[in-house]
Amino acid sequence: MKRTDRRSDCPTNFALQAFGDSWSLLVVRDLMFKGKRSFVEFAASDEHIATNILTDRLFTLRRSGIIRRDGTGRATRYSLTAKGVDLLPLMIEMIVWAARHDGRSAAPGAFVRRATRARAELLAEMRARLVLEHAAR
Amino acid sequence: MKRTDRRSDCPTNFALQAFGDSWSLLVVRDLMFKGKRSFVEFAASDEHIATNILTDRLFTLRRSGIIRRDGTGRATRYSLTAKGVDLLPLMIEMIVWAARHDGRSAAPGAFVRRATRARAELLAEMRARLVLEHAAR
DNA sequence: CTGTATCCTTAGGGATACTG
DNA sequence: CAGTATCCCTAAGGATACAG
Repeated sequence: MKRTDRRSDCPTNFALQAFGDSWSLLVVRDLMFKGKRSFVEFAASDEHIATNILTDRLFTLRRSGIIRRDGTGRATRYSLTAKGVDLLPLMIEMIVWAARHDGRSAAPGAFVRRATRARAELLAEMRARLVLEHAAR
Repeated sequence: MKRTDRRSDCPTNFALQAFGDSWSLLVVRDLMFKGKRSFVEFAASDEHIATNILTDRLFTLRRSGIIRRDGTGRATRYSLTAKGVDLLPLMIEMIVWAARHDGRSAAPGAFVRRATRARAELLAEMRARLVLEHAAR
């Protein structure tokens, strides 16, 4: 069963069907934070995605409506659709989480600190509930 | 190159190394929102993860420090560590995104609506920048 | 119940060459 | 430059049986 064939009405599963692999969100990151727009720019990222895989992911991300393609030939450029831009909160939370738990990361920058405060109250409540739930057992 | 072998200092890549596959976050979802704690409960989810894959994911999630295992034999129970609970914001953003873009989803509930408002101001600013950036080209 | 182990098939992916 | 195509190997995963 392919990842994209797995059916359930769960929103988590829906999201994972769209980008639940180890390459798609790296392309989104390049578009969202690194200003990359072209095939070679994506291929040149530190993670060294193979060109056949890159072709495939650009296609599936387009099919999911997360990115679009403009131009043709060597003028081809990719960009985020509104649906892709809507991934911004998720990307920020990934970065916040990684910055907090990756020992190799530098100290969190102003960007991460601000993002962390912005939704602090809402999450503190739910987090406390989850933690207490564990402690109670 | 395995997902978990791919090296770069990017926090996005760090996060994808920990849970950038199509099954790990479903286990986190089951622990976080569905109150599931045992092997069979995870295996019984709608997405029907195979038991060998489940064994592997429980192991890698433990190795990543996202979940812990308590008890032994048929008393074995899994739960989220603090590091796992810290994935809550990310999970919420996944759900918010999916609820907005999955046509099959029901109308967003109070949970999603509240989560959506909580970090609205911060993100509106960055989102506007990304959208304008595209429009300008 | 909680896993392991095995068998087998398919998807993912690296390397490289090639085309428009 | 922007991809495709091919080769080939490995990892992912499904089915099932089995063990503690």
